[in-house]
Amino acid sequence: MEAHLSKISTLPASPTESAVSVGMDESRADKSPAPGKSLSPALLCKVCGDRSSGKHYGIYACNGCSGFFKRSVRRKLIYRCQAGTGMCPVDKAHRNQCQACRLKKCLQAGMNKDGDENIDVTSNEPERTSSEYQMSLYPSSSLENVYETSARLLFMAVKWAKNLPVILLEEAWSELFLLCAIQWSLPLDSCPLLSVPELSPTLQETRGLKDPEQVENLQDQSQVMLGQHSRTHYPSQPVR
Amino acid sequence: MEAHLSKISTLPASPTESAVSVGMDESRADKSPAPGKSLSPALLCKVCGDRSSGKHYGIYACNGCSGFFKRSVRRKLIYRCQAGTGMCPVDKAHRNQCQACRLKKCLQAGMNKDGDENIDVTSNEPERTSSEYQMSLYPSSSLENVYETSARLLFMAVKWAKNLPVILLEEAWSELFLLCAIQWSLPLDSCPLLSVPELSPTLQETRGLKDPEQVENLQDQSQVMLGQHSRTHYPSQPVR
DNA sequence: GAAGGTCAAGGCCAAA
DNA sequence: TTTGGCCTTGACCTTC
Repeated sequence: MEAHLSKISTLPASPTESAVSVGMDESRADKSPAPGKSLSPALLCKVCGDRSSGKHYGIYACNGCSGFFKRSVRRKLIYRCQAGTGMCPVDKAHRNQCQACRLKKCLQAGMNKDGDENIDVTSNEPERTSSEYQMSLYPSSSLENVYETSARLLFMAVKWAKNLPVILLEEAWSELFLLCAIQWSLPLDSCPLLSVPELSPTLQETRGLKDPEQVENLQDQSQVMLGQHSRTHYPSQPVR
Repeated sequence: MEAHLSKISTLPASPTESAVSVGMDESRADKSPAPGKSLSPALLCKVCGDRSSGKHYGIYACNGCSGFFKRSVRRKLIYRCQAGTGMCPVDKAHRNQCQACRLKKCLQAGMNKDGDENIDVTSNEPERTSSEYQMSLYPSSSLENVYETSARLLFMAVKWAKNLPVILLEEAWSELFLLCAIQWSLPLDSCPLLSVPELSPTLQETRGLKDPEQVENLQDQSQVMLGQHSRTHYPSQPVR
């Protein structure tokens, strides 16, 4: 649960200073996996045979397969076996050659999102199993989660924006941030939404804003919402 | 190994992932809108408000804050608040966003290595501490806090934006920020959520929106939550 | 009962 | 972009 914009926000400067370890006494016996022993089967990745760093998602797996499974599940990826056979070799040397077969083998080896140990997946079609590792992205729906969802939505919006072939609205930055400020102050008062339309004339003048009509529509919507909100919460007050 | 810490960024990771994942066990059916009633203060973590598993290092604390304090003390870590304000919110949802502020709050809440109960650490800002640190991002406590929070958010946004290699998109920035407005206004009122689905067609048409399906899921979820919220808070009203 | 210890889950990011 | 190594976190376990 770390809600983060972090990735987006990587600050160029000074990554060096957030934390300093004082006193170099680290007596930490490095966690190198007891090299003394030859690796028992338990220490081998059940998927590709590479060295396992321990249990992951229910089975002994290497960092690679663990990470691969994690990403696949989280992003609900569905791969396709280019060879068409679904029988590509999945070992340390070849595990990256076919994602479909790698994921298939992960599932067949018993990997599952919940980390349960004895999941029987033997009868499943590889693709059908997707439901199995489907993570519960949006679990319960208590009001509490509204915050989470909000954060998630914001993050997605930002991420989405970042990936767009974009052009800077040079002249709109100030308005933009004013808008931000207004938005963030919303919890205080419902009023601020009103100001979106007020800001808009300036914004719309800016070159590059291709579809003012669209913006207007959005503004209309916000007006409607605002109206609803006002009527609901401030029934006694005149038009705000 | 501590070098890793140096990379922690001010803006914590994605709200989508980090905050959502850690410690978000959804098994708590009890923690709804009225947290004050279900758990007595003694069972709440004095640092982040999460459920406390008992006393740790002198105060009631959750496993997370206990472990965090333990590690910090043992390894003598010194963190730095990337936001520079030293006032990051430390609650269950945000406690992993700023280690510096988390540790600071641990100390101010009275945590100490020896587990003494009444350590006076208030010499700096006795009164502010309690109120200041009870402030969470959204819960509208006092006006003052909302302003502070807004200012902080704006500050963080500016900092973030300054480092974006990116730019605003020509055609969709307005939607993006309206979406932001909607999202951030959630805590006050459920109404705005309604507009997300309405916005979506526009947003989804935009090139570069990689995973409309995911957005739809979020919207669906939002609708569900909205419904619940409405029924809970406005039982007498017709469909909103 | 509250320390300390364990170890997957999940996050970050350099390197491929 | 994807991979995978390494890190922190926190639920659980063991020890004192």
